[in-house]
Amino acid sequence: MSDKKKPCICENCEFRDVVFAYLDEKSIEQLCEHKEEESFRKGEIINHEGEKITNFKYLKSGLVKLYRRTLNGDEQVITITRPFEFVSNMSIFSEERYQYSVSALEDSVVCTVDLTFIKELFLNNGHFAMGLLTKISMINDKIIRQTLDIRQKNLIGRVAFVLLYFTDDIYNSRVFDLPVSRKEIADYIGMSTANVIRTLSDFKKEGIIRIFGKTIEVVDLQRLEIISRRG
Amino acid sequence: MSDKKKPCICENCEFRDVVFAYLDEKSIEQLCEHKEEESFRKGEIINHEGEKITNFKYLKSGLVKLYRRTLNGDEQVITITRPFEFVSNMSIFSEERYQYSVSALEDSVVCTVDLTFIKELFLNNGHFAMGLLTKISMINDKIIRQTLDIRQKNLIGRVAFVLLYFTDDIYNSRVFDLPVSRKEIADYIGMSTANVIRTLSDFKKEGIIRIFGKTIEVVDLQRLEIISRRG
DNA sequence: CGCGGCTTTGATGTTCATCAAGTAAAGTGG
DNA sequence: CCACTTTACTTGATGAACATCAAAGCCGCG
Repeated sequence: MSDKKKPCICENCEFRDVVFAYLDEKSIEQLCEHKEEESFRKGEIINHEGEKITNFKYLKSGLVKLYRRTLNGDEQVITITRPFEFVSNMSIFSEERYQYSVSALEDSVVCTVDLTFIKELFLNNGHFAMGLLTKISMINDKIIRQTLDIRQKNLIGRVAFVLLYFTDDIYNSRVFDLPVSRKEIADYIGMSTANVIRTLSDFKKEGIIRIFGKTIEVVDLQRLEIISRRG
Repeated sequence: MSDKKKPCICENCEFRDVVFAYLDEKSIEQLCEHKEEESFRKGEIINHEGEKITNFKYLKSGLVKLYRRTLNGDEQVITITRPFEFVSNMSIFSEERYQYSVSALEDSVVCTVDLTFIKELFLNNGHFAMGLLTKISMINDKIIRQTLDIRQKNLIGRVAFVLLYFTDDIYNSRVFDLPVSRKEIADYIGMSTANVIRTLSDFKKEGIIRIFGKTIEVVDLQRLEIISRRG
């Protein structure tokens, strides 16, 4: 029974500032003991719609999509998001089961903490509770705002919106590899796959973007912004 | 300075079970001192998009709509909701200003509590915090689910959905007075006013509903459900 | 190298918004 | 309370936006 104690790496986790800022050393150590890191390869499912929620999960690295399946069997993509933006499913406190599925668009690392431990923390540490509520509210707000924004746009405005989302929010670069298929974009903005492709082709013809397979280069950012706003 | 103390009516408020279940007598009394009831007539604005959030508000009675104004100047209705479903704006902890406007669709009574007082309660009472988070999560979940549900439907499915929403969720009756204009329905489901009216007329012609001005009677509930699901 | 999935493009039809013109209903001021 | 104004509602006709279908090209993978 010598030195089984793992070093507390949570102490220096970049995620600490996001929701665990107000934990003292002892809590952080306990957190470390209750957590586990899981790796997911591109395409793997992290949470499954309908499954029981037993853990509090957050994304340490990678990229994921939140989605659900409709009665007709097709996918509705709710949002695509990076680390720190995404803290587990949003309904961990209000629902017993996952409302939506989450899958990895890129290789991802997820930190998993026992949910009852998080709930205890929440009950006993007001500042932690406040931080968590704020974070969850922000995530929900962002999803709702995004959905409303998309809804008011027409086809080309929506495609422009998605391209800008990847450029500005996800990759912060005008050149990037699309982490999703054309169909997934269609499922995200609520349009048909064929028309998403057609619009991308149109943008290419007009010199707004360049396409090399999955790689996209935004040439005329301003024009894209105008199209997105007008749409 | 004799007996200025108001009797604590919050003690028996029906709303107590919703978010204030875990407060002891003393806190309830304090709550009572920090709260104020406001009445709003049909059509009046309760919260204004962009205004600073200084109070925690919840609906005691009436009916309200949550909406925002797009850049083009038209309205997007986010949700329509009854008491107990609606606890202030959802972003009281994550935002400094209201993201959306709220207005009364029927005469409504709103209970207003100083926000800093609520924050103190939140920090010092874990169970209250948990209850509040759960409630806020539920509201957000409902909005997101509703938006996704509407998005996947076509025009007639959406109109059927709205009618069912009023029948089942809002009025719990197959006969009800529409609390919104045709245009507001259109802004809610993201369609043109003319087509909403047309669809209602079609439903009438097919004997699914009866219309007397603002009064609607759902005759064939089953059929409406089928249309809503298919849509 | 051949198979299956993703992508692309064109042709076609449906769905839906827009426009216009008219009717009903609801305020408003004398 | 009535004439007047305004706002909401209704219906038809038209065209634009978008989905669907089909066929062909591309690419990765066994």
